[in-house]
Amino acid sequence: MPDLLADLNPPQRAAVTWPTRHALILAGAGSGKTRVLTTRIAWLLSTGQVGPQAILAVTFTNKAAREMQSRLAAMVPVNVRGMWIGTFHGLCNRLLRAHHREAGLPAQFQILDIADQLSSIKRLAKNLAFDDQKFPPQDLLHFINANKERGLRAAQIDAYDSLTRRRVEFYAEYERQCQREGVVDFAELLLRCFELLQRNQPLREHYQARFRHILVDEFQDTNRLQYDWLKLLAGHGEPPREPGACLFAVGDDDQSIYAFRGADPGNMGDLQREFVIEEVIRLEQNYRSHGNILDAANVLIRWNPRRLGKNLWTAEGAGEPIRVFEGYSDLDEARFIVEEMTELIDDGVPPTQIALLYRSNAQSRVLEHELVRVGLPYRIYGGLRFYDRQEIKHALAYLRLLANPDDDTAFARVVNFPTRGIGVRSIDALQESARRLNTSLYNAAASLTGKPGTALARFVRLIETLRADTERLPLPEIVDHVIEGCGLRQHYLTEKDGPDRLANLDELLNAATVFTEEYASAVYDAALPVDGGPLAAFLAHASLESGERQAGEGQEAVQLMTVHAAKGLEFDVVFIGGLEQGLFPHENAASERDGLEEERRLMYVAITRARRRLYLSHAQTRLLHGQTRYGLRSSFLDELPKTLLRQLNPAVANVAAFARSDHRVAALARGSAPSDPGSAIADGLCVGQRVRHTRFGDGVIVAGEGNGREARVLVNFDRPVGEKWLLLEYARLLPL
DNA sequence: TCTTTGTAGCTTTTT
DNA sequence: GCTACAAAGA
Repeated sequence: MPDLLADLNPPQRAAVTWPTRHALILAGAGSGKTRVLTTRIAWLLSTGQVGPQAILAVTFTNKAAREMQSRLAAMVPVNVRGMWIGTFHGLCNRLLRAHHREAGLPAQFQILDIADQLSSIKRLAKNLAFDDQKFPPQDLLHFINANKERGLRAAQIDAYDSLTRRRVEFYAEYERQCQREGVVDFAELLLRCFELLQRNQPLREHYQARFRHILVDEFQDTNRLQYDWLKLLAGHGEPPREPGACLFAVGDDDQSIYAFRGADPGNMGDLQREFVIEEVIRLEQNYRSHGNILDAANVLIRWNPRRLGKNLWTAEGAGEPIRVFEGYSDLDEARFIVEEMTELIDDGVPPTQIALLYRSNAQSRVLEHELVRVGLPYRIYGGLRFYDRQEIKHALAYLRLLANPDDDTAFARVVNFPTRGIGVRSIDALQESARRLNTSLYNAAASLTGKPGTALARFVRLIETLRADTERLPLPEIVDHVIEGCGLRQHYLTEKDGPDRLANLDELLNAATVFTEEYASAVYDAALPVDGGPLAAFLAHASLESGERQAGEGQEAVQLMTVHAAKGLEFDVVFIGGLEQGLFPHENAASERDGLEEERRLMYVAITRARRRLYLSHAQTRLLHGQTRYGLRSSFLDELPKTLLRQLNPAVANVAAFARSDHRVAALARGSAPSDPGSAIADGLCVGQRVRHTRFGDGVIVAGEGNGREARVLVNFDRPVGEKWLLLEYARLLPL
C-alpha cells in the first residue's frame, strides 16, 4: 500500500487519502489528475475500505474510461472489467439494459447516434408536414437535446410563443416515435435513466446503498442532467437513512471548453455549495510544461472573472521564451510553421512530439497543402470515425433491423441499399400506410406482402430469412452472414472505393469477434441480469463508441488538430496558428453569453499542451469563405506579458501592439479587470454605445478597461476600419 | 436510378 | 472557396 502513495506530492496525497467525505479537486492542466483519480480508487480498495462493487467511476470519453481501467488494473489485483467504470452514457446504458422493463423499454432497445437522430427527426418532420424553412431539422434536434439535457420533457417546457409551442409539440411527437420504435438517443439514455431512478424508489435505494464512492472525471464538463443524476445516486437531498455515497469530483473550471454543448462549469461551484465542501484541494504543481509556458497560461486565464482560482507552478526552469510569428498571409504563416517543423525534426525532435493546433478545422487546409508540398508526413485528427463510415452504418442497420424490426431509421437506411428497385414513391406510400396503421415501416411493409412479387415484399422476405438463418448463431457469425446475405459485400465488390469498404466490413467482423470474447468473459456485472443478448449489446457498443477519429496512419507524422481535440494531450513542441481577432477568439463567440471567456479557456488549454516550446502565430491576411480578410492580431496575444514572448519577425506594426500588451497586463496587475458589457466606462460611455471618431468614423464600443489616464475602449468601427483600441485621454469620441 | 446542377452555409462536438 | 446536400434532368 505505501508504494501507492510514493511519489505523490502533498496535495495529490491529500486527495488520494481523503476521508470518506465529499471532495472537490481542482486539478490544473498536467497536474496528475488521472493519476490521482485512479490511485484514489486503488487506495480505497487496497486499504479494504470498500470492495470493487462499491465504486462508481464516471468519465466523459471511452478513452478516459479505458485509461482508468488499465491503470487501475496495474495497481491492484481486481477484475476491472466487472467494475462500474465508464462514461455517463455507457453506465446509463448498462443500467437501462438491466432494468429495461422498469424503464419502459424493450430488451432490444437501440441507441441512435446524432446522425440517426437527425434522420429520425427529418422523417418525422416530413410526416407531420413541418415546414423545414420555419423548422429546420437541425434546430428541432437542438431544441430536443437541449431540453433533455436540462432534464425537461415536452410537457414540462414553458412555451410563451407559437413557434416554441410548435417545437414542443414536435418534441412530444418525437418522444412518441422513439418509444414506438424502441430507440433512444444519447440524451434520452441519461434522462431515461435519471427518471427511472427518481421514480423507482427500491431501485434507487439499491444503487444508493451499493455505490459508496462516486468518482467523476472532468467534472467541469457535466451538464445539468448529469449533475442531477450524480446527486440522485449520491442520495443528495434525501433524508439520510444511512450516509449516502461520497462524491469525489475532479475538474478544472479553466479547462471548460464545452459550455457551447450544454456543459455547465457552474456545477463546480454548485457542488461545493450543495455538498458543503469546505476545503477544495488544488493540484497546482504542473509536471508538463516549462515555466514560461505556465506563466503565460496563468496570466492569460487571470483575465477571466468568476474563476475558482488556481495558479500552476513547476519545479522545472523557465525554459525558452514563447515564440511569436506574424505572417503577411495565411500562406506565409503556413510556410513559416512548416519550415520550423522541418528544422525541429532535423534537430532530432520526434515528429509525433510536434503538434499544430488551430481553432477551426477550416484552417488546416493551407497547412496541409504546405505540408504536402514539402513532403512532411502529418496526421490529422477529426476525420471520420470507424462506426460512422457508411458501409459500417449500413451493415449495422441490417443488424439493427434483425434485433428490432420497429427501428424505422435502420429500415429507411437499408431498404434500398444496395438498390433493389424501391424508390421514393414506394417509400412515401409505405410511410403513409405505416402512419395510418400507427406501426413501423417494417410492419407496414410486411402487411403488404400480399403481393409476393413486389420489391418490398422481397426485402421483407430477405430480412426474415436473415433473421431465421442467424437465430442460433454466435455474434461474429451473425455479422458475417448478414454482410454476405444482405448484398453489401457483393455491392462493394464493384464500387470504385470498394476495396477499402470491404476491408472495413472485415474490420467490423473483427470487432464483433473481439467484443464477443470480452462479453463472454463477464464484461458485465455478474449481479445484473443481461437482457437483450450479445447482439443488442454489440449494437449499443457500436453506437456509444464510434471509435478513434480516423487519421492518416503513420508513426512519424506531425500532429494536426483543433484545440478541442487536443484537450488532454501533450507535446514537446506546440504551434498555435491563426491567432487573429475573429478567428481565435472566434467572432461568433462574441455574441454568446460568456463566449469570450470560453474562447480564453480554449486558448489556455492550447497553451498548456506544450511541454518545452510554444509558437504563437498569426497572419495579416487570410483567405476565409473565399474572401481575403484582414485580421488584427488576437487580443489573447496582447494579454500575455511581453517579457515571456520573443517576436521572431519584428514587424513595425507590432510596436504599437506591444505597448498595448504591456498596458493591458499592467491594468490587470492593478486589479482593474476589463469591463463587462453594459457597464459604464467613463464620461457617459458604455459598452454597446455608438460613437463617432474624427478619423475613423462611426463605430460601437465593444469593450473598455483601465481608469483615469489609462482608460481606453475598444471600438468596432464601421466597414473598412474595424476594431481599434483608443485611449480616452487622446481620442475624442462623440457619443451618438 | 443515376448523374448533373444548383444553392446554402461556414466554430468547436467527449456520448 | 469548398463542401454537402437537395432538387431537377438523362
